Amino acid sequence: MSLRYALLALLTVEPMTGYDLYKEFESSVGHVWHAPDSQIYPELRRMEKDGLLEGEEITWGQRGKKRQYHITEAGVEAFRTWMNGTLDYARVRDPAHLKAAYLEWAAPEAAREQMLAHIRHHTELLRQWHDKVREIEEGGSPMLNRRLAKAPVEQRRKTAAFKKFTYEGLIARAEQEIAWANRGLALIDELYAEPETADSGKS
Amino acid sequence: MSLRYALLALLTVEPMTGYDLYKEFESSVGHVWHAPDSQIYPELRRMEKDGLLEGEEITWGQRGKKRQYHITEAGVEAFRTWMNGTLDYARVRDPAHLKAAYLEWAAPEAAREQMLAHIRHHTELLRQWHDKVREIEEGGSPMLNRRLAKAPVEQRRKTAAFKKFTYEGLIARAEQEIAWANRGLALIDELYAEPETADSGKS
DNA sequence: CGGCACTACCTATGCGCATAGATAGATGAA
DNA sequence: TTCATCTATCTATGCGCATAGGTAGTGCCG
Repeated sequence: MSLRYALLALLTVEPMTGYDLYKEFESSVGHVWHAPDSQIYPELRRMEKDGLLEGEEITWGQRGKKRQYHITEAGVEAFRTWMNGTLDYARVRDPAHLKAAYLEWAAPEAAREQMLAHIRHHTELLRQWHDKVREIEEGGSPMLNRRLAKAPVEQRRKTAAFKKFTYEGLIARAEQEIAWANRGLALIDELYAEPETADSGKS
Repeated sequence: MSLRYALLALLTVEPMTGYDLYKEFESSVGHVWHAPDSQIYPELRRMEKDGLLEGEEITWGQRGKKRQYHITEAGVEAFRTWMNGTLDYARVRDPAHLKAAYLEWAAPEAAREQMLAHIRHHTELLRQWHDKVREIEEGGSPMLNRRLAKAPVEQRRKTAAFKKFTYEGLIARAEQEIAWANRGLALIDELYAEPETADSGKS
């Protein structure tokens, strides 16, 4: 049910079309929440029906049309309520750690490859998030700039600070995952090392 | 689709009933993968149909019956194949970080409460995982002991090591989340601090 | 012996999301 | 002017899972 609030968050800045929002989900917000267009368009219609948004037909070119949504007072209120409420945490369901727990079933090279894939995946995320933090620091994020421009002066520091805080958390997490996978590689090397001296210490 | 492999992992040790497996999902494996019984029972039937398991009616008391499943060769093969294959990582979808990114919309006390809830949640996980690691080190995990008893001698060190490695990763992750939330608390304090001296440094 | 917790299994509904399409107009480069 | 690419929206199917029930036998305590 977070999709709804991710959409509201974006629409607090300015009116947008479903396609605009979809594009944001492919880049900025997409770093914390992803959604395909096939989920976004119906949700926008539901949100309009629920009075959180209002849509408006915009002409586009000669014959083209698009539907631009702007947030209503009720929408702002719903978003604020969600922001002030508490989250319930989902039960753990983690394929990477599930596999790690039974890694003795994998061939040594396959086990190593799991760890390398884990590192590759999180290194790529890390790269994107670092870019994002740099963008925030340099003031080069269009969406954030529009948000800041619209916000009251005393709010701006907070807005930028919380964004940076968020990405720094994601970065720390990714770094942790990489460190873990590296420990995994070392462990695999150790466990599958050729025993040079044949003193299999039977305690 | 990981549920299937979590079930296979457990059934490599010994035959179990749906209820046995459900109990394991409430305790041991539940730390990396959770599933309700309403998902387990149908999946077991599908797995039997797919030839990965074979079920057997067991009498229980006077009139009682239960169905015990044991893994087939095909099941072992399927599990091994999964273990040797690669995982595809799901797109990021993280409610806690989504909220964190817009924390300026929350009241200061609510923002603080989010961070405290994050800390509480991960502290609780941490407690469970620490218990689990201690259990592994002390050899007090019945399921793991049966697994070790069944495994060839040269495998045992690996089995225990990968389990410990898994939990240590989860522990490091939880510690990271707690550290992040603590930085969040500090940030909130800083941003909402009463400006004692009114020198609002306008650069 | 009655009651209650536990074991054991099952069903139904609905949501969120992935995946894979389809349609149609706009825009710009070759 | 054609053709690819982008903008814009929509539909359909199916899986995984949450949630919330239901039934029936077992075992033990008081």
